[in-house]
Amino acid sequence: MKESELKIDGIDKVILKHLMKDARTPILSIAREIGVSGAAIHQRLRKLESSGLIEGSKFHVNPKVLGYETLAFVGVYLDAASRYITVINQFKDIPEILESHYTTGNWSVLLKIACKNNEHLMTILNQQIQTIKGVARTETFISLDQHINRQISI
Amino acid sequence: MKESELKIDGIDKVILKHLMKDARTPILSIAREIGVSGAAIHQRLRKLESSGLIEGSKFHVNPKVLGYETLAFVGVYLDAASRYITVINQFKDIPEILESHYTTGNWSVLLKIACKNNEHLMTILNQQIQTIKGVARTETFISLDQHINRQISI
DNA sequence: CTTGAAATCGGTTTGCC
DNA sequence: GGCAAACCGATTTCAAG
Repeated sequence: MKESELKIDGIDKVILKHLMKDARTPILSIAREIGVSGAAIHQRLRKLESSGLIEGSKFHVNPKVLGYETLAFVGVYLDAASRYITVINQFKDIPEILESHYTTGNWSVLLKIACKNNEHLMTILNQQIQTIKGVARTETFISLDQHINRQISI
Repeated sequence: MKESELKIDGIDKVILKHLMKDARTPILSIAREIGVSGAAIHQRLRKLESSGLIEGSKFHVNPKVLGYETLAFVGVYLDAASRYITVINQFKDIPEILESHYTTGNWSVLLKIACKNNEHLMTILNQQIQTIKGVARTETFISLDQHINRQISI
C-alpha cells in the first residue's frame, strides 16, 4: 500500500496502459509486444497488485442501453454536518446514486446520479433524497453531454 | 446499439454482476456456478457486446498510489456558448481532467479533476483552465471524502 | 439457445540463470 | 529482476440437437 515502495518503469507502464484500456487483454500478447516472457509480466502484475496501485478490473456497462438516459449532479445542503454519516448511509441505499462526495464550498455533499429520464430524477429527488432527515435543500445540474470520461494517465 | 433488441435474463445478469466486479473472472467459473456450459456464456457475452451494453473492461488504478491525492469538481462559466467546442477540445489536452459535462444550471461546464495536491490544482486552474479563451470564471469544489463510487446496478 | 468435444491459446508455477 | 518449459485450465469454434 505504501507509495514509497512503488517504482513503475516503462514496462509496467505499457502493461498498465493496455490493461486500463481493456482488462481482458491477454498477458501474453502484451509480453510479445514488449519482448519479454509472459512469466515476467505475470510477476510484475503481482507486484503492482500488492502495491495497491491496481484496484481491480471492471466491466463497464453502457447505462443508456439499460434506459438510463439522464446523468445529473446534485448538490446537497445538510441541516448540520453532524448528520453526515447517517445521511450518507441512506444515500447508499439509493442505487441510482453513483458517486457521493463530501465537498468544500457551497454544499455539504455532491452526488452523481443516473436516472432513466427527468421524471425519474424528480422522483428520486423528491421522494428519496429530500425525505432523508438532515437534507435541507438540493441543487440539480443535468449533464446534457459528457465529452471526457477517462482515468488518470500513467 | 438499439435498446429494443435487448433482452437480458437472469443468466445474463449473473454474468454481468460477476464481470462488473472483476472483469477477469473466468467464464468457466461463472458457467459452473450457474450450471450451464462455458460455450453458452461465451455466446451470451458476444450478444451483450454487440448490443452495445458492454462498453469494455478496464483495469482501475488507484490515483492515490500515483500521488494524486486531490479530487475536485470545477464549474466553468463560458463567455459565450459558441466557444463550447473549442474550449472542450483544449480541456482534452489537460490529462488531469477526468470528466467534462455540459450542464444545465449555473455553469456551462462541470469538470472532475484529479491533482497531486492543492498547489497542483491551483496551477491547473490558473495556468491552464483560466487561460483558455472563452473561459470566464470558475468555481472549485474539493472532494474531501468519496463514500460512494459504483456503476449502475443491473 | 443449448451442448460437448476438439483444438488452440493463455495463465501460472517451478527451477534456473 | 529475468527466462523457458511444463502443466493446467480457459477460450473459441463447430457440428449437432
